[in-house]
Amino acid sequence: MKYSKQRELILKTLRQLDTHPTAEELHVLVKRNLPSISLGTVYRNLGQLVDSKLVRKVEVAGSSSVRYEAKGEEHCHLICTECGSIIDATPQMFETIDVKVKAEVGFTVNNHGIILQGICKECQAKRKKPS
Amino acid sequence: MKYSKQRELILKTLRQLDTHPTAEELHVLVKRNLPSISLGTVYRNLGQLVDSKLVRKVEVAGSSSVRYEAKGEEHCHLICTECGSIIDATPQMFETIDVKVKAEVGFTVNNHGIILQGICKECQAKRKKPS
DNA sequence: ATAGCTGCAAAATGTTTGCGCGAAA
DNA sequence: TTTCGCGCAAACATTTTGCAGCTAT
Repeated sequence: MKYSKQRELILKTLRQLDTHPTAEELHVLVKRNLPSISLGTVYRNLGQLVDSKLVRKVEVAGSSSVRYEAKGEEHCHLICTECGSIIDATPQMFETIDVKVKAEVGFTVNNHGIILQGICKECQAKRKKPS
Repeated sequence: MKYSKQRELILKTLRQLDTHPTAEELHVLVKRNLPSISLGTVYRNLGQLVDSKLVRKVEVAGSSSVRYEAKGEEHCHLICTECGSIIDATPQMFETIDVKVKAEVGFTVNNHGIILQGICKECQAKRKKPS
């Protein structure tokens, strides 16, 4: 990946935020420092930054657009049904879920994003003894 | 809400499914019994059915379109990162989360959809002693 | 009779993409 | 100097909406 002023600024701006902006909100913020930057460039760079794990998508149910964050480790979010505020969850909150999920349906949880992702029983069997 | 053949059929079709179809997928299924029904009508009726709690939205991260379900109680979903299959979670898996979330950030969880929804500390304070 | 629902098509929204130019390697 | 990223605008996908006519009450 080739360096670009735009990508550096997008990442720097997102890293300074404690909020979870949409691409459009971030575009407005970034334009303060680089007025010529286009929304398409913000989308393209966010995509690359997500691919390289420097940025995470925060997919909020009920919000039509995707939100992004660059701070800290992967974590779940608590969304207030009154004011819409987004609070970061801690890993401790989920400690026992993985164990229960595994015990009940044999599903191994890898990831506590907005949804629980992992590998289902069938796919695990396929992995251990491949065709 | 006034009766309509279209809405009845949409709900009946969705209730027969163990999958979590998008509006477009459901439109295809419903058209088998009522070829003239339009996609707009499917969207409009799904909206009403969600409002009246007969149908729930299943917002799957990574899928661009919203999915719907009509069976059982509200529940979370486990999404396999290998094959994309959607498995229904049980309430027991989440028993301790509510307690931990409450203890750590004073947030009361109401709902274990795809994301955790509830009321944040500030809104609870506002509720108890209104302006 | 009339409120509310329909099908249709256009609009709205959020995101992606093709293009020709300019910047990084 | 070649490759890749840019800005721009058009395309795209999903969902919503305005309208004129039909249906349930």
